[in-house]
Amino acid sequence: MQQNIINQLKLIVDEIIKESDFSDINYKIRLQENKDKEHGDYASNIAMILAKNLATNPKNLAEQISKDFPLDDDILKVEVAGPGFINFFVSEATHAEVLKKIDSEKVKYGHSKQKAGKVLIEYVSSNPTGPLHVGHGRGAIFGSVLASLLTAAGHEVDEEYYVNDYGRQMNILTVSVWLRYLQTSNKNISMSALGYQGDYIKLIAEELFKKNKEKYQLSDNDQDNILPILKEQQDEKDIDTLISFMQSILGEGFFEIRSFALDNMLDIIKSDLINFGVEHNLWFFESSLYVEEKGESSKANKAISDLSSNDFVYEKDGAIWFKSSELRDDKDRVLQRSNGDHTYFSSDVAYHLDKYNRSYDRIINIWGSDHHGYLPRVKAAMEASGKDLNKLEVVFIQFANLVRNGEKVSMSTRSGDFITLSELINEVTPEAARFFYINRKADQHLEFDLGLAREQSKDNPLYYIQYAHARICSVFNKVKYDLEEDHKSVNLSLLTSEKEIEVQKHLTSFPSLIEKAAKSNDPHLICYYLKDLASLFHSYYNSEKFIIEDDNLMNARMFLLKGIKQVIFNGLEILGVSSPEAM
RNA sequence: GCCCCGUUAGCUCAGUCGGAUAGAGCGCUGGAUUCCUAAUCCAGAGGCCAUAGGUUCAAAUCCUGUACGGGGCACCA
Repeated sequence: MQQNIINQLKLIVDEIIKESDFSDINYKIRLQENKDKEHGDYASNIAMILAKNLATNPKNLAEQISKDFPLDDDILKVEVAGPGFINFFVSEATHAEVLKKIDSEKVKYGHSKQKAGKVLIEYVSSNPTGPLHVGHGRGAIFGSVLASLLTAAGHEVDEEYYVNDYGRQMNILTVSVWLRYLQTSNKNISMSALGYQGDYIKLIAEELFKKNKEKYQLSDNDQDNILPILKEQQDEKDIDTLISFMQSILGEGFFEIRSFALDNMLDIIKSDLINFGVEHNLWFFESSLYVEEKGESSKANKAISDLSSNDFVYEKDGAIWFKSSELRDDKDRVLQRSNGDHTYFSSDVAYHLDKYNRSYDRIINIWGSDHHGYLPRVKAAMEASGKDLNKLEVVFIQFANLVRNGEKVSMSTRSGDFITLSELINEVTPEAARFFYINRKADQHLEFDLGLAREQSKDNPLYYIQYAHARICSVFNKVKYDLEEDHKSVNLSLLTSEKEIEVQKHLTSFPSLIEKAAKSNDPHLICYYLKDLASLFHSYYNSEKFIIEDDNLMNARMFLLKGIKQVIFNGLEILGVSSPEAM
């Protein structure tokens, strides 16, 4: 219906422009839904936009357009109002079209039929040196909901986790596991104050011992050497001494333990994510950027030579620098340190080039908002390599504060006083956590009220929505309504009450809501849409009886409820939340 | 110092490709259940959309300045 009006308007406006002294006027017609029904169902502001171009005033132009607008059984009245709005009044029957559409498209209603290109979403990508904590939760949910949202919008989506398995922190993880391993049989060994302290390290060490028994134990002589090193663990560089020592006595064993620790850490992270309903289909390892195959140089080195062939690289103080300051960054950045090590940034340049080379139409990074200062240098590197910056989108996720009993839960990673994601899920249920994390705009601070998320009451918006679905199912149960049956004979022209029309209009807007949310990476809009839909339903439910004598009217209302139920289901599906049949 | 994000009802927040009278939930006041799930609904009170300018027929929405709050400015990852 809306599209019909837009098409018709376009015909008329084109004609007016053709007859005028002006040409080459670019315009786009948008139809807005009116809040106030005094103004009709839809309105167009096209006359106000074009008045100036056509050297006339908006009211006259609006009159001219509306005078030519053909009326029929669906479009009952067109009138000019206010400063030059053109208001359209459509027949009640047209609103019911959407119910048939929903009924035929089912779970696909709201999904785009057009292909919208390939997208890569990289998210979470937390260092594999500890379990996920609540700080990662918001990004995890955001990424996974955005993935299903974009899928609904017609994109082909890959979800990727970038594993930092190359740098120094992996060595610290390795040495931490080893010390815990030694402790199982050697009381003299103490944990380094600079290592990872969490209990998960002990669990990995126990596994290591089960699998390999005494393989990595110390000789008496080694023990005499390690004790003084362990005593002296205060400065950052002290743990490097320990790492070197471990490498010198274990040789290949060091790498065996490292890879064992990494595999175990990833298992922990993956299982936390899966419990949360988050699943990546791609895992990209930073270390793969440093593999040299068949005499070819590594991707990391290729990245540097890419930049330097475009004259964006120079050497200073023994290090290799990227001239990012020439491309809107604050200063130049080091790619390779004077000791020969690549920086994290260097990996990231190579990683992003790799993403580009995999030919996606959109490359989306989900980053914590504390990384926003990092974006200019990455963009600079891509620009210097001749990549299209429009393809790269970064969504910054603000921190979430946990609130329990009205008080902020204090957290600091340093003291180890953080709440892990699995603890959160134990406290509130994965679904509640998903909903509360996604219920706010990403770049806004969020207060996550643990008590509320756990509460099964009207205060909890998730239950409010799910309850609407369950209520509909309950009505269907009572009347033994057959959802599978073909309801072709239903007479939808009976749905004429104010509330019935309002809810049908809301159902009609679902596809454009999906499209809009997908375009701007704003999955939270779905939450608000569903709350509104649930609210319209509950209000309707309280104002009408559904199980009534009049079979025709009852069937029409059942068909409407069926549509509402389907859209709630489709919306919650994107959020990764269930639609219970009974509560 | 420089850069990013924010500031909307008592609280938590939507709304920002400019549109007619700025919304929701909570909280507050009052009401609805012999009847399909009251985990619900209905009504009321509550706003200089931080602030000062600018652009426009039209600004919470776009531009500039200011104040306040959060974050970021490594040969760390």
